[in-house]
Amino acid sequence: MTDTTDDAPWLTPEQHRAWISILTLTQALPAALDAQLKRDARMNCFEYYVLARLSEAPGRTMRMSALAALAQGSLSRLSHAVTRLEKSGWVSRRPSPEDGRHTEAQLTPAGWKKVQQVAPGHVREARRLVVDVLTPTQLTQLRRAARAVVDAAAPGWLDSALVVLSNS
Amino acid sequence: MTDTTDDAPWLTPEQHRAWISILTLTQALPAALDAQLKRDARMNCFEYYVLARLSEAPGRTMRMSALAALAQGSLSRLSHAVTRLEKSGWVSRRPSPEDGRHTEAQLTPAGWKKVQQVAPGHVREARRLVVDVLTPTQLTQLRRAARAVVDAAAPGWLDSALVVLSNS
DNA sequence: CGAAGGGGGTTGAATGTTCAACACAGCGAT
DNA sequence: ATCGCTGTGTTGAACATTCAACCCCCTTCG
Repeated sequence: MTDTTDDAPWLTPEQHRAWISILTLTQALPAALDAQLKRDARMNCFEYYVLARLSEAPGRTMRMSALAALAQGSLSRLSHAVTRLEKSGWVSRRPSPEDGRHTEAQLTPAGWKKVQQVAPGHVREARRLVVDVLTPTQLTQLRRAARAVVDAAAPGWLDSALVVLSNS
Repeated sequence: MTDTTDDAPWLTPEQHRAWISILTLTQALPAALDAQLKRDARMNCFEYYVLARLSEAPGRTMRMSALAALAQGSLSRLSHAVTRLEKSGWVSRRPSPEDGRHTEAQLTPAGWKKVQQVAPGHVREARRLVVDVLTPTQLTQLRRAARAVVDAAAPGWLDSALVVLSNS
């Protein structure tokens, strides 16, 4: 692959190194987060973020579609995930009273307790893997670079994930 | 999650923004790469990297375990993937003549042709999503930050992926 | 030699995600 | 009223990955 394609110019060595490093990041980081959550809480990262987002919502309740946007997954993926979370007793689901087309997912008391239990370990992992291994300057640089890439790959996606920060 | 855990201190707003941006990156970038490859070549990113790594190997042949390390996947994952690639006629598999315990995977002529076809599009996507949206300085910063995170999350992993660069 | 052990690789079951089809509530037009 | 139409959400099948069990070949040691 290195020098076999001359029409579409290949990457310089530095670009290639960067590319590989970034790709490896996108594999290693989610894997590590999933591993920690699976080990300590028997759930995967997506399920945790569903609970976390719900825990921040008013009444700990959200419509499925809004939750899907915030947790960055398809509606189908969310529906399957909520089915599992419902079976664990952490979330309950019911048609919206105002608009029967919508479904509202609500965090149960057990789910709220679970989030509180699990969050510290997750934050600790976030620190251990990212925040603590970078200088504040590096962290900001990384944020800016990540934003640029995300905007190219999935425009608007990051904004829907960052909405929640406006009320913190 | 924002202010519910006081024992394990939560992240500052800037740290939180960075964290979300990075997480979004780890989701959006692989998704975009997979989408491009699926659309243009009917294969996923992992399968493409298997072919690409094979194409760089002497004799376009590698032992399964070495290939797994280079492509950053488990042996089982690789075995399943190679089964699919074999069905497509792009890879062939046979026990190693020297040591019957090993299996050697070899790129077929059709596989070689396929890689040459697909590589330009993949590189183009790498440029479009990453290389072209960052300044050279940002790219280097991103590489360094990614390396630090990967070293924390999966020590040694990045090195095995970068081996190939020594002969370019 | 022959048996035990270890490492490489494969396999099938379980789990999770995607994709396409479907069900259903509300809305708007006739 | 009723007939579509649209958008929300669910479901089951197909697919990919993980996990654990297993097979086989080589090595080593009795």
